[in-house]
Amino acid sequence: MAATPPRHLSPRKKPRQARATLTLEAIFEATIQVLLAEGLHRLTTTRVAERAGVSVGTMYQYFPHKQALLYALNERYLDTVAERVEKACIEHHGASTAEMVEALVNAYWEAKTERADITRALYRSVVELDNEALIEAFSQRVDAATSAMLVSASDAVGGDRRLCNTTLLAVIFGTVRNVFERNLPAAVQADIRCQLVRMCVSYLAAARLSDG
Amino acid sequence: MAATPPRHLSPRKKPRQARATLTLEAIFEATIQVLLAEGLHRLTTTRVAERAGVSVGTMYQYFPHKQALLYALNERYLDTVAERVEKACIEHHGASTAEMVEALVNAYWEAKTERADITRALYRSVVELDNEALIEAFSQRVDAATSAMLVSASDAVGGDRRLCNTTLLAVIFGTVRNVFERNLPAAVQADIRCQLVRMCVSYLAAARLSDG
DNA sequence: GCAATATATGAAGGATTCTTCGCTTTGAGG
DNA sequence: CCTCAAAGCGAAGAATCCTTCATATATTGC
Repeated sequence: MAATPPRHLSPRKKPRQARATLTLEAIFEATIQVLLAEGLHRLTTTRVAERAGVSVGTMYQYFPHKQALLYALNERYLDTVAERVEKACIEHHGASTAEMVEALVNAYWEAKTERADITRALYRSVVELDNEALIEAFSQRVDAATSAMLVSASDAVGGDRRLCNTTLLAVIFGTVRNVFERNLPAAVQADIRCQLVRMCVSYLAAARLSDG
Repeated sequence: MAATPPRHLSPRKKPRQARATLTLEAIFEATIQVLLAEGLHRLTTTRVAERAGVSVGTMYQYFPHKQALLYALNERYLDTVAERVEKACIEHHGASTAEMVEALVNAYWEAKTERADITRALYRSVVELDNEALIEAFSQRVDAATSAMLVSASDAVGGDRRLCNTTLLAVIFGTVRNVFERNLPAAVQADIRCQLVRMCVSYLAAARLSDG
């Protein structure tokens, strides 16, 4: 994802044996659980290790420090989200703009809400983490995928396509996060999601008319 | 704002003399500065006190603990933002939907970007702060203001007004935050802001046609 | 079975941080 | 000027936390 994870944040070594892979997995999972159950300020190397059923020393064999662990966790997460969005985009090449927007919103929304707990945990972990590069890489990856999809639309949009696309993503990403953090009732969430699709669709339609 | 700041987060006492007011102000300002210069994980009672030019003991005379300080800071901040949005809403009663949306986006955007540093600092401080109630109160306050404005529109929108309004706010709040955190170049920010207005306007127009 | 590696352990050092409390200084009212 | 309450001070106790390293165990390749 981020081609060059900043030196100081990159993992110490990769697992070479099977058990090491398991250990790593356990550590990641434990990190999420601690984050959820205790919050960021109680996310302690000791606590994570304990929950993962390993010793602290083991953790430090893979990560030079706590930050690196969180960084890796976010990297993994963003990677799966990006993959799902890319998949949805590819599957809708050549469709109508409306179908594309709906597919995009749904893919992103579902990737985020499917395991809402994790999403929330990671939104929290991100503070104080030098992950701007990570976010940027993610954004560009998704941007590329949606751009490619949109130009292939049967009713392709006119105007400034690049700006259109950037705006679309900023709005979708932002709205999802907002809805998330406010922890609105599921019904309201569903409603907003539906409205968000309509909003994006009408936006693109308007863009087509005025600039196209 | 939040009618009942949770007991454990409410300030210890209010200033009664002039110098105490100054001290409090200095503490708040110092908190922001430390947050900006050092980040959340280095936001220390000692550091804040030092920067404010007071002693740690003094801080604890007003706040029972660090969290309460951050809580109060956010409360103040959200209050000023809400005020500005309310003002803009009132000033545009009776206008056209398009004018309203533009005024709303501008008011919120400017309230956030005018001192972008503070906004960013507070976005960070919020983690690990039990401020859901605060956010909720803010949202409802703004919701009320914008609802009142929109129903007074010369070209009032039909359909589910409540949902429309909630969506609008989720989108605007979310987008602003997203743009913020990605720290995009000013030019791009301006472009997106403009597009956001267009998007909201076309959404409302579409809502008027289909459900009205 | 035997090196050579890869993994895992966890006590302990070193560094911070939060918060308190006994005491001092300042301001307000009479 | 005097007294009381408000405001301010900051060293020190108690609690964590991060990270290392010397040691121990497991795996692999041969």
